[in-house]
Amino acid sequence: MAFQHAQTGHGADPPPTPSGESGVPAEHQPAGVLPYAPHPLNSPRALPPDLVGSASAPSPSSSATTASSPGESSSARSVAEDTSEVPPQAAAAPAKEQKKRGRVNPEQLAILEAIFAANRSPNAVRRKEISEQLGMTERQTQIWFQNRRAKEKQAGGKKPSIKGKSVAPKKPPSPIVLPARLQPILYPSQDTELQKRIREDDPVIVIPCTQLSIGSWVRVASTSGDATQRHDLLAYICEAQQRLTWFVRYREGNVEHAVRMDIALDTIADATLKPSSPSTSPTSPIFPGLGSTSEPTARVSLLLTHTPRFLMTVLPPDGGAPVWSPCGDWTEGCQASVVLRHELAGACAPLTYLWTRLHSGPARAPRTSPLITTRTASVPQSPHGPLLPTGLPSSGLPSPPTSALSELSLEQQLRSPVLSRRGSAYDTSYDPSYFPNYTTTGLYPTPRSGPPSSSALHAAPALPHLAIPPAPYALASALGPPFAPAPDPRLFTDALPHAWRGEYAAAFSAPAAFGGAHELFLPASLSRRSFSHAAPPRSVPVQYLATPPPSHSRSGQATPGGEGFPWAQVE
Amino acid sequence: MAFQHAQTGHGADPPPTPSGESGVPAEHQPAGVLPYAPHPLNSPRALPPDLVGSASAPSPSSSATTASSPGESSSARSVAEDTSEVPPQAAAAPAKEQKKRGRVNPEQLAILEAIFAANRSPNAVRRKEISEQLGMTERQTQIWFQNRRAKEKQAGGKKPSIKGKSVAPKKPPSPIVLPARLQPILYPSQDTELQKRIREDDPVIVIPCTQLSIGSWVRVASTSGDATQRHDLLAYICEAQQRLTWFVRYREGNVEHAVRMDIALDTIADATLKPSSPSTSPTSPIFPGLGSTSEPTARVSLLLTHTPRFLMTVLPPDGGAPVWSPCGDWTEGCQASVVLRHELAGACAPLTYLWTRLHSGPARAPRTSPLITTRTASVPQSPHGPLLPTGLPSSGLPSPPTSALSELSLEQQLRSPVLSRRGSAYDTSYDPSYFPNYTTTGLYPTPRSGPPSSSALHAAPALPHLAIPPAPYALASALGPPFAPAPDPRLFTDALPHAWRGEYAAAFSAPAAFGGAHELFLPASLSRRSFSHAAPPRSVPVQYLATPPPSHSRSGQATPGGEGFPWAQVE
DNA sequence: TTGTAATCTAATCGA
DNA sequence: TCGATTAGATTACT
Repeated sequence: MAFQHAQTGHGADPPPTPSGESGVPAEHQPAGVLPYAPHPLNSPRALPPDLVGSASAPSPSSSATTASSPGESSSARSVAEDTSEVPPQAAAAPAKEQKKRGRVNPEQLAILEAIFAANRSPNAVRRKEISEQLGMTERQTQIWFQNRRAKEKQAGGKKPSIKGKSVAPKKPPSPIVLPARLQPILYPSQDTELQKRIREDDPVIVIPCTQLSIGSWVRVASTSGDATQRHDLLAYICEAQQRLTWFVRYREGNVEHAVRMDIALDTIADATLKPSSPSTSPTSPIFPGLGSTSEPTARVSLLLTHTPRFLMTVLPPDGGAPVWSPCGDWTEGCQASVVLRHELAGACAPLTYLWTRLHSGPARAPRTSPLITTRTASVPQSPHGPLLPTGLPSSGLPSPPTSALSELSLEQQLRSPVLSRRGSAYDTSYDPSYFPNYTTTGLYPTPRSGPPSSSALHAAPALPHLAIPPAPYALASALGPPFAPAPDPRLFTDALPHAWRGEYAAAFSAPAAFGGAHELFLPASLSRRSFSHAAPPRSVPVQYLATPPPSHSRSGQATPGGEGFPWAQVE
Repeated sequence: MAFQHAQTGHGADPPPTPSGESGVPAEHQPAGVLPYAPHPLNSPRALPPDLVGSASAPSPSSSATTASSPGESSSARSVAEDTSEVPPQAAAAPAKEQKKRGRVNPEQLAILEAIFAANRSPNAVRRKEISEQLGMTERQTQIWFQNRRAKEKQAGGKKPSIKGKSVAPKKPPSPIVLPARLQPILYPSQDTELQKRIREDDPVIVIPCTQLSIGSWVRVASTSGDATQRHDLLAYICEAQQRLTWFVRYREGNVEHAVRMDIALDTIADATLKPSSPSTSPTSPIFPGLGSTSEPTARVSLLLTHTPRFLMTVLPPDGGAPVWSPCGDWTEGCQASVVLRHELAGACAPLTYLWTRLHSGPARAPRTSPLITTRTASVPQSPHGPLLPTGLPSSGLPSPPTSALSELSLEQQLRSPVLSRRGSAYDTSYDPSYFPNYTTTGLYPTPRSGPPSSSALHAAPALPHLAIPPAPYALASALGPPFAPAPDPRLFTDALPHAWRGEYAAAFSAPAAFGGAHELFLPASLSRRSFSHAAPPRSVPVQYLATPPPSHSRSGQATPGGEGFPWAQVE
């Protein structure tokens, strides 16, 4: 494994003193990074300066035995989030224990969960990125994922049946335990505004986009800078529920409305990624405050096997916060119930993320977490859990194998019987067998009809808006987390130089955009090193692609087959 | 922290089925050995036959998820002492998982630790012996030592500190967690009788001996066969506390007494090994049931820099088990407080072990485990831990460097000022600076005076007793485990044929007995092979010595410089 | 009492 | 065999 050592056992312990005879070369220790650099996520309140001063008084330590304690900078500060307790002598005698077991704060937790949902075992390099992003030590990050995996597994064992036992009065329908927060990992990390808007209980990964098309229905994201206008078109993945969601927000007069449609991931038969020059896309994104360099854009085209599920927000009678409620197809002319081809346009990086995610499948086996969708208000649930019309065996319907994803051409898909079978016009009925955990709408007196139809819904706003950082960083960031092994990893890993094993981000045969060749996508981190000893691929024609090092000229943009994709070809 | 928690999951787990896809070649699995051969250490109770039958009835497993629930054999039985719960499906479907990660039980752990303390990297042959002795697979043993080395290395970085922190109110005084067990590795493996007698919390290596002399005080081991009489003179090494102990047991009327003296290893300035013909030794050992072939005997002569520490067992007021308590010099006329020359006689093999150990030093750096000595009853300790008279800087006293051991001649030692400096007559005061972790006696109202003086203590019993197997095996066994690198290993390894590297047992310049030449001692196992390609030593004059192959004629006994040592010269 | 950060250990995989 | 890493088990802390 080429990059193991990157972090390693005691990367863990706080910045190990250089004196430590650990095997880790000193230069691997990012000296100034961790110690006390107030990290945005980590230091809601670093250290009240006054405290620092006062606590430092006491002698470094009493008996000689303890003095040299390596515990030093130990894990201590981890999160240092609760104000109440501050490492007494934090700055004082740097010495000593302060084993102080930190807790990841909700912020960090949310992000970790989101990353976990996409990839249960990030490798060392990725972990390092995460650590830096979250201001945790690499060791902590490693531990967290370890424990998280353990937790999942343990929970997995008792997943089936509610562990028997009582009528399951406990455990409210949905995983409330998770903070109902947005999990943005591609860009601004804490957008509470967004959180409130999408109202998801599970972590989601937002795919910024500029335009969504279903048939002739087109929705363009607003780019007007002010907050009230933002987030009027979103795409996001909810790994916990294995779905992809289009989220649309609009106003009618003074009333805000939000609708969404959920696409079960396993109903996506095909996904293709096409580069599109910014000029062809409706408009080029505008970054307020950032150079207005046109962002490389792309489109993802999806072919579904089934109608999505439609939801809208409704205000509960008790005057609480709005909740999601199933509803009818809210696209113009209910096209989404007929046309199963969806097209999403946006910045290349996030869309690449999406595309890759759809091809690589969940990081592991399907999530074991309950696939409950959005909670539908506080309506009491049947004691036996979601009531399902058992008369509809889902087995009667073709569930496209994942492998078919990359094997069926668009034409084949179009010729497939799926369309005619399910695509009857205006079939707005929602088939629960495809969302087995959805609560049946029959339980609720919620509106099944479409939301207040409004011209606002179908009218394209002025300018698309894209809320992601500039290209190189975004790319690296987008590529980092989720990239999973290719459909048949060995096909590629065997062809990889040894030093690259385990490091490569994603490899697959790219059907269209890249000329059908096999491609290998590498995270930016890799592009900064070790390319020198790249060996020629053996059994498979592989093109080595990598993003150019950040903050450098875009000279590397020359790419084979891509039009404007910021990939740099190497070797 | 050598001996963390003893207890552990399941010694009970079914031995790994040979089907496991471990990398271990099939032939390495001692077929009949493990599967269900009830090993003394491993199978306190194998499997109640009835359970085997009943539990196997249900289908091997229902849903893969729940069936193998790890909760099962979970931590539970710790030492496997609670009979109540038995691994349910142990014998059921032999197929399948059985991934069941076993834990070495405390028994095994202790022995492994003891062996490790003496030799960090036993070779394949030795490992095999260990494996068989402990009922582990060779692979397991190998892994264990690997991991143990890794652990040591990692811990090595933070060796200096006691890890104990300041006030340390928690953590009861001594490592109670450890089963107070004897760890005999040279002979009968579970002598609970002995355990109870020596009452050590840490593993010790017993050096059977026949006679101990300090000045004119002489103690001869009893050889009377019955159990009540045995173990009246013992020598043992406690690696965890880096001490060598003389243990003496005697009766006065109907009351049993036990006393001991602890010699800190780093206060041993010199150690010489002299062969002694059985005739010169008091009496030849008698092995009931074994041929009465006279055992080759030897003597080890030690020169100390400091007075030992004296202890006796006392019965705690609460009527509990006897505990060790510091006391005054219990040798006749308190000679041990004056004479710093100790002579131990006994079988050649164990004494060779001792001698080698003293010369080679601990396997590595001084043990990291807490150097707490025997627990002193349940007397509450100061909340601040052992109270140390801090006024006595140990640095003020000469701590003989280990290297001096092989460099100072006996004459030099005798001429050294050490004797006069510390050896004042009747200086029974115990200097805590040499046993830094001893609890100060001042804390306890325990007797500082000698134990009830008795003529029994000074009267030599009839016959010496030696509890080790006959010669060839004993030798191989004694040489195998502990032999550590020579004071300067490279001096010898460089001179060794490659095939021997890492295999040789001990090498050093033997001052007296062998004519001052450099010697290389090889375990018997090596003598059976590979001598053919022995290359002439290069930089150092080396004599290759090895024990003769077991169960052969003693023809090889001709040794250079030795008188009757069963070494065979090779090459 | 639960949940979770951290530790420890047995085992695996590569080089 | 070392080094890294992981799953499992367990501890301990909050």
